[in-house]
Amino acid sequence: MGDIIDLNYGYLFEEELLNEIRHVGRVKKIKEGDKLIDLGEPIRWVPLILDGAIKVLREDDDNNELLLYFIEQGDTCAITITCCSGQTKSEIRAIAETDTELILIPIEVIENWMGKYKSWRNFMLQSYKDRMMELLETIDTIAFFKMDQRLLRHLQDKAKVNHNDIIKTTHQDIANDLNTSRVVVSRLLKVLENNGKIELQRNFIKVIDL
DNA sequence: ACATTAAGTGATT
DNA sequence: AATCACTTAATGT
Repeated sequence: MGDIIDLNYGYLFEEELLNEIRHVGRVKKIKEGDKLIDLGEPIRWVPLILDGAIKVLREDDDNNELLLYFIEQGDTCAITITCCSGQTKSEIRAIAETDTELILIPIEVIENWMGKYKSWRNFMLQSYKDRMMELLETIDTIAFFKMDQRLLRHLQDKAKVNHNDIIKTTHQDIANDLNTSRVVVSRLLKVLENNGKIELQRNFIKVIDL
């Protein structure tokens, strides 16, 4: 276990902190599609992603989902950090986008580490900033972009987190992520295919040139 | 062979 | 851009 942590975080954290992580952290492997946490569930830990990617969603009263952003390897979910003090509940749903390996750090030690290790503090602040930027980008695309541009960005994100030109998904899934209808997604994808950007198949999309 | 699920399409709002 | 209604195609049992 030490090796995987070293590989992803060794250059970031001092040896003492790495040891603490090894000591209190729990390594967990989750499969694609597995739920990490759901709306309203109490937050007990902060995840450090070792490998894979997590998608973070929001949901409205009518069960309409909206994708906020992806968390990739070497990253953490900074929104959880704000919830550390006090018994707060999750405002989001997190689902494994791909098979993912991560370390769970109990929230009890997080605050302690913030004061104790400068590297940890910087990591948390940086991650918070990254997450905030991604959120702003998402807001921008929703507010100012049309559906075709939102779809394009979504496909680019998907291809990126999967490190693969084959995006395993259905039109319906995409529609859910973007909170639109399947018909709209199908039609826009068709346009992209006609423009030679992608290739459509049942249950997956092959990226040609985005 | 039949049922189920994914995707394509015209028409309407 | 969303919804409806219907078709076609792929896949599972």
